[in-house]
Order: sequence, then C-alpha cells, then structure tokens
Amino acid sequence: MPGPAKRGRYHHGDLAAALVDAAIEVIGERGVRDFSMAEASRRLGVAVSAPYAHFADRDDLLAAVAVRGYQQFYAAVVPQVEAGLAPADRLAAMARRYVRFAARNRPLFEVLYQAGLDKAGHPEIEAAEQPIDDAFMTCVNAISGGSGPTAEELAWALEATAHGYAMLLLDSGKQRSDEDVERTAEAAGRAARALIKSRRLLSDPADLQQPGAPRAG
Amino acid sequence: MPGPAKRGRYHHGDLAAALVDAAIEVIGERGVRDFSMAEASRRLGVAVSAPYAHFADRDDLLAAVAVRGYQQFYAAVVPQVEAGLAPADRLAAMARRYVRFAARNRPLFEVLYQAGLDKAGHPEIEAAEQPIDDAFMTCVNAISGGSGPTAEELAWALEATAHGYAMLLLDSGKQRSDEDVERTAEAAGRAARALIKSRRLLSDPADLQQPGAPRAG
DNA sequence: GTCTATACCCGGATAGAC
DNA sequence: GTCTATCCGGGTATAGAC
Repeated sequence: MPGPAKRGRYHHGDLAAALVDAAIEVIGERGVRDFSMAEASRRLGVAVSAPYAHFADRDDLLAAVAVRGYQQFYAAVVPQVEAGLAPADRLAAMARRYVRFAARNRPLFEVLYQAGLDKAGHPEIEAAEQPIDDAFMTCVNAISGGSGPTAEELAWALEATAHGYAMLLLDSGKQRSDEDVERTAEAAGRAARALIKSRRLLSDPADLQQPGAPRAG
Repeated sequence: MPGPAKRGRYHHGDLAAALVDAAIEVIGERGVRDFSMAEASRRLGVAVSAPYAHFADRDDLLAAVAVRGYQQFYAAVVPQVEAGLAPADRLAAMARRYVRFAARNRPLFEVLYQAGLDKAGHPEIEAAEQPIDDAFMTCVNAISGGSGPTAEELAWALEATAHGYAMLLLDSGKQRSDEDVERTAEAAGRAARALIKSRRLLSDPADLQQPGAPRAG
C-alpha cells in the first residue's frame, strides 16, 4: 500500500497531495460545510500555515479535491473495455455506475455537487468534468439517429436521471445499505433504458402529445 | 402587501416568522453555508441573542425554513384543479413545475437539498416533505396497473428525473435565463412522459433486457 | 421578548525565522 | 517548505437586566 502515511506525524512529503487526502477524510466525517484547513492540517501534524504554501485559500484546496473527484468519477463511470456492448447497454451500465460512485464516494460527490464551488473561478474543475459529459455524448451519438431528440437532449436526460437517483439516495442522510445502493443503481439503469427506448418523446414538439391536451403548468 | 416590514428597525412583531424571511434573504445572497444567525438578526435590527428566544440554535431555524420550503414546494408542484387531465399529463406538469420551482426559489431549494440538515433530528421536516411524495404516488396509482413496475418504482423514477434536471440546472452556478429554465422544465416534462410510456422497462427483471446481454457494471 | 454585554471558540490568513 | 506566533474577524450561545 503505497502513498504517504495518512496518520500521525508527517513531514516533508508531498503535502499538497496529503492535504487532498486529509480533506476527503474530514469531509467524510463532518461534511464539506464543516471542513476547515486547520482541521486538515492538524490531522497531518503540520502547522496550520503550512497548507498556504500549496493552496491560496480554502476554496483552492477544495477545488483540487473536486478535480480529483471528477477524475475518479470518470474512471468509475465510463466504460473502459465494453466496446462490444450495445450503446443502450453501455448507457444503462453508466447510469448504474453513476449511482454506485455517488454512494461509495460520498465525500467526493459532496464536493462535486454540494460544495458550492465557483466553477467559473476555477476552470480546472470544469475541465475535469468535461470528459464525463463527453463520454455520455459519445455513447448517445451511437444511438440517436435521424428523427427524435438531439444527442444533447438525450444525453442530458440520461445524466439528469442518474444524477437524480444518486442525489435522492444520498439525501436521506441515513446510511444506506449496500442493498439499497444496488437497488437504486439498478433502478437508474432501467430508467436509462426506458428513456432510450422512448427517446422519440424527448424531442420538443407539442404535436407528439395528445392533440388538444392543454399544456397546463 | 401584508406581512411585517422586511427591512429596517423591527420590534415586537412576529420575530420567528421574520427570521425565516430574513434567513431566506441571506441564503439567497450568500448561500446556506454562509448563513448565520447573527447576519439574520442584523438585517432585522434585533440583537444577536433575540433569535434564541424562538429557535434553539442555527439548525433549528434552518429547519423552520425547510418546513416552509416544503410547503411552498408542495403548493407549487402539486396540481390543484387539474382533475380533468390524464394522469400522464398531470405527472408531466408536475415535473415541469418541479424544475421551475427549483429555479425560481433557489434559496429554499438550497435549504431543502443542500443544507445537510439532519432530517432524523427534525421530524417536522420529513412531515412537511411527505405530501409531495404522496402526490406523486397518488397520481402514479391512477396509471400503473397490473404488470409493470410498482407504483413506488415509477413514482421514484419520476421524482428522481425531475430532481436531476433541477439540480443540474442549478449546479452550474451561473444565473440561468428564463428561457433556460423553461427549456429545462419542458425537457423534464417530456422525460416524465417517456418514462411513463416505457414504464414496463422499469420493473426489475433481467428477462426484459436483451437475452444473453452481460450485466456489466 | 428583547436588549446589553460578554465569554468563548474557531477558522482564515499573514509575518518572519529557520 | 515548514514552523512559531499572532492578528483579526466572525459566529454561537449564555447571563442577567428591563
């Protein structure tokens, strides 16, 4: 098990990376909102001023955590060796992995979607996020031909659905069992299939709805 | 325009309610994370200790905000006079309103889903949330008969999807235009229709998937 | 129910030595 | 790159008077 020791005295190693680790640990225990530079420093046994040699401020460190988060997210969600699968199968698998990643990496997911980071102020974050969207788009492009929704519309629908399942799963605060996670992941996968199958309904038009049906709301 | 004055000196009115208003205002400007009792007090021109006559602590005030949030959410999302509409139409309308509410009441939505409130510790919150789930269930029950997914499964899928669209819309941090909001709301509504139409795919079984397709992921 | 005053703690961030 | 020391500001929460 390589990498610097996570605990106890720590001096003159790769502090920047160690801080990211420590941050994830702290966030896991207290949530992003209660994360602090000081606490992370303490856990590493370094002075509270040490982190400022590597990160401009608290948000800068959190941004680094977010970048790592998106990298792991990408690695966890995107199919690597599944070129053989049909696009719909790959997308369903991606939806399942999306939910599993959120559940199994709650601290990272929290940083990505609840830290309220100013992504505009930290372009690195958006850059790290991009590949995930791209992966969905690539997969969707292998499906959506001719009429029906644009690739963007379908990809967006699939991401939104996976995201929604993930968020609602995490929301209840309660620790969820592995069975809960798996059940939710499977549900997200099936929802992805359903959306793909009925994707024609995703494209704009009022004329696909019951003619004469009032557009209430 | 009834209700206590939101600004300036304020004495001996309904402080509890005024604090909730002030909290929403503060959250709108600085986000939940940076909300503080002290700031809310300042805006009302009362002593920083005054709130503690009405709320045990910060989280207790936020819980009150959450309760109001769910009440308004319910009122905004649930169909009132649309008994005439087909269930699928009502559910699509609910999905649209779900997204619109999130976009137009960002501060409240933030408290509901990003404040990290301990719902277990504040049963009032869950109680206020319940009617929304119930409304989805009621509507779904008018649809899902016989084979196919349980009402729970379908309701969950619809809520997750609406939720996902809403969260991703808000996520980018950037202010979204009314057109963005409306486009997203419509997309969520169409996704709801698509899920309803293909709801048979939402029920468990591996045997609805391509026979022989490996269940990767 | 609200005020004044205060005690307390903690986090952010900097200066300057090593 | 890290440490020691320190300043500063801010929020939470309580005590006791009115």
